[in-house]
Amino acid sequence: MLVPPKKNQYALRAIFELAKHMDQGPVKISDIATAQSIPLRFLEVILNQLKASGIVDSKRGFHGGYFLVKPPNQVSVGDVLRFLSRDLSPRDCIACVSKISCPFDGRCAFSSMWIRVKEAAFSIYDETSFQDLIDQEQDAGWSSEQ
Amino acid sequence: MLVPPKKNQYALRAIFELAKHMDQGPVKISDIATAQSIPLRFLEVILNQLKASGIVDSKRGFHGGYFLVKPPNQVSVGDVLRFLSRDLSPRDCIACVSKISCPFDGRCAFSSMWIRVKEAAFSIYDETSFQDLIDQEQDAGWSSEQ
DNA sequence: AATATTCCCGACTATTAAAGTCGGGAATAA
DNA sequence: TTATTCCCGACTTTAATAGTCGGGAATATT
Repeated sequence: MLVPPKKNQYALRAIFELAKHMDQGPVKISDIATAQSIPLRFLEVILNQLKASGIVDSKRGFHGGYFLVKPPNQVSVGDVLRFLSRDLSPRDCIACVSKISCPFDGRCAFSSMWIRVKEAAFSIYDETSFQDLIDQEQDAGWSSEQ
Repeated sequence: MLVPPKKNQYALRAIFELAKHMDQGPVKISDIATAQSIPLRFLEVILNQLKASGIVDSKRGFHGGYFLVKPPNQVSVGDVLRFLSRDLSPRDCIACVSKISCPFDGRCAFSSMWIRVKEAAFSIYDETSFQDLIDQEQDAGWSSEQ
């Protein structure tokens, strides 16, 4: 219930991978897919969608690939997740049951609680930049000394 | 992505309804279903399942129905949600991608963030008792003066 | 120009979880 | 004995997620 859909996780991991290769030229989808164990064709779809967020951009052709638009310390997990929850999922709603058919028209005892949870979560997401994630990985010694 | 499944919402609303009728004898499923706009047959399943949590109990027959075992100030939203996320959903995992096939075996840069989010959410859930919800509803003047 | 490479686009399928239903049986009280 | 109410297990439906595919368009190399 608190676990983001795989698509979101893939998106985050892909961007994480791009962050690790900042300023090293575009990274190929296939490389990202391999490094992060993401189904290739699915990742194509995801990354392509992410371009609309302005977080990543791409270049086609020979030395083509994806790259981060801004440096990793200026991109947060919140930026990504917020973008991905736009349009998407009619079930998603700010507070109560469902935007479309809340039987209580928002006057429901739970709504303030749902809102507070959402805010708490996004406050963490917003405070977590991809640079932070890179640093953490290195501090933990997982960076698989390339 | 942060919105609990309908089943969980139904469960919470049903218990909320029971809380409002504490010490007034068992409440019939059909009454709860009406009051809270929950599909009757579905609610049967949900409440019956909740008995295993020890939060509610039931009585059959003429003046049968469901009732809360403990007073509303001793039951929290966290109690309910924690119970409902047991067994359930193989996708659910504490931290990373999926308990079954995390490609990073838990050594993933995101895991600590997921954990913190989960903790933040449950800290709110745990602090919210059904008595609190009743009070809030009354303070807000939604209690539809019976 | 020709070619290899890489992203791009749209539609399509598959899988799974969630949501909801149903018939009939068992307890309980009037 | 009857009305009522929960109980049980299996079933169906719906919708979201996940993933695939063929072929086209840009780009750089030779």
